[in-house]
Amino acid sequence: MSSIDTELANTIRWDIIDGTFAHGARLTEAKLCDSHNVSRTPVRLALRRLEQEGMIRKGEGRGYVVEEVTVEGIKQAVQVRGHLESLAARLMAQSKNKPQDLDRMALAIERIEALIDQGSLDDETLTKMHAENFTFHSTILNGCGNSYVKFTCDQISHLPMLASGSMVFDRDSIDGKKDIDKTILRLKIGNSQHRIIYKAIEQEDPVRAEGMMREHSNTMIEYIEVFEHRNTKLTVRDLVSYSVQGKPDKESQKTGTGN
Amino acid sequence: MSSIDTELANTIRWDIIDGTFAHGARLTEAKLCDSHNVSRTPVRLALRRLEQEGMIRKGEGRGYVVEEVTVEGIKQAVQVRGHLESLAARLMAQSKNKPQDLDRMALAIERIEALIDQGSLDDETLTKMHAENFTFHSTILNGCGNSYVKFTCDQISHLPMLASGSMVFDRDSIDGKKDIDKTILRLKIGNSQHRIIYKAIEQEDPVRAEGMMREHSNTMIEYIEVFEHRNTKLTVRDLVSYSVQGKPDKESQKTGTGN
DNA sequence: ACAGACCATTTGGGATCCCATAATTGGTCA
DNA sequence: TGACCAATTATGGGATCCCAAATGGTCTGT
Repeated sequence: MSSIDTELANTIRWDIIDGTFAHGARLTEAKLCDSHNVSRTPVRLALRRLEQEGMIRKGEGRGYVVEEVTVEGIKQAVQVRGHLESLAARLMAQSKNKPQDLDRMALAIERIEALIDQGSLDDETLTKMHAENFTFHSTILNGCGNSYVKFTCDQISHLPMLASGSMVFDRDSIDGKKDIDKTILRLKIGNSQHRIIYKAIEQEDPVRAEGMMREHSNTMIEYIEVFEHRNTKLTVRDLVSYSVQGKPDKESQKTGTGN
Repeated sequence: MSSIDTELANTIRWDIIDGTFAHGARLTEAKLCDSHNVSRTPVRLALRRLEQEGMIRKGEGRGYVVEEVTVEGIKQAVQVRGHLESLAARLMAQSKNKPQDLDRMALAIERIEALIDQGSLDDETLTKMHAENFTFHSTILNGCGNSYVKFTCDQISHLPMLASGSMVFDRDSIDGKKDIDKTILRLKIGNSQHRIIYKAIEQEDPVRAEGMMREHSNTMIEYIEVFEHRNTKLTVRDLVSYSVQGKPDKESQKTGTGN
């Protein structure tokens, strides 16, 4: 249990993301105090945090207004994150002394492969897969030698699907066992990209590492676009339901990769 | 005049940057209340802001400790920013409907050229040049179509030389009229890079736009390294004194480019 | 003399109060 | 009837108070 203001910020953030607070709605300190039964101090801290995250901004005159969170915005943020990850991959490929990091990445790749080969995509498997994906991506961010890359990524990781290692799945297909082959193929392709990134970094090929990571990031954007194509009224809320790692109440990225 | 907590955050931030608060120093709310004669509410808001900026972090038990701001860290942040700007350049090259933005960029380039051709690098000229440089770079960030690029850049712009359009000069050379030719040459090269970026964007050549912007960003890093080579004990404070736009107490980037 | 427990002081989180000011409403005058 | 001005209210910023938790030092018992 964190402090009240942190919890409050999380609550409000998700109220904004899932549409409880509509775009343009005005937030006043007093209302939030009343509805959450807390005093104004934590409310003010929470609002300040959300303002810095860009979820809300000072309105004209008084009060805050909630910013719009759109599918397009998520895609843009994923693009930014992917671009930063590609920088990390390039830098890591140029760096020396990374055997430990490489080992951890290789292990994550093998474990993901094993999980895919199980053939069943239940929640437990997805959770494990996400953990390994998280390990792979965080290792690169942490091991690239430029700590600002990770810092900057974390700065935007409050948005859905922006946390390190986030994955998007077609839950309809998984739950209904429909098109499961297509989903598994997608996962296999994703992990093969992991292999290429690993190899490029290991062989100190920065251009290939950067390019492959960029491609890998594009995968998520394209997958989101598949959803958009299938459902032209796709909401951010829908998108969240398709992602592994629901409400990230636990700040899992704090632990990092342990190095 | 902003609110007290904003001013306080600015003050503490610069105390950290210029070394008044040493790396690892503990900040307690009570001390800051006492030394700045304010109550704990604004202090807490200021500390929260600085924490999110990464300038300080929660210590082991109680209190905050100041993070180290090093020349190496600045270089890393400049690299991140440059990488994001190269994404912006690529995206803008791919986009349509940007004649206004292109006009503004062309105008900035010509004005910078005119300022360089004056041959004298007094403070007023540098300030004007910085303004044009700011226009050029912000126009790309704002006009690339991905608003998260600009947002993410702004997230790290509290560090010295990270604000949009920041420039680094060899003040020793300027004040003492020594090596002024070398400085002018450097400026001319920088502006020629501007021209190439402009041309690539105008001709919708994303690869060239991205590559040239990356090169343009590297220029600042290399320039910093020139200073490091000349003075092996170069401090962040020294670096700040070499940059145009001292303490950015005025949040000049708020105005943007007007679109 | 050393170890463990206990107490005091420090410190941070939260609640409440006060005040300045922006927004709104109502009234009056042209 | 419409516009302008004043009074009231809503709201946010800052100050102060209270409480819980943690830290450090001391005291006592073995």
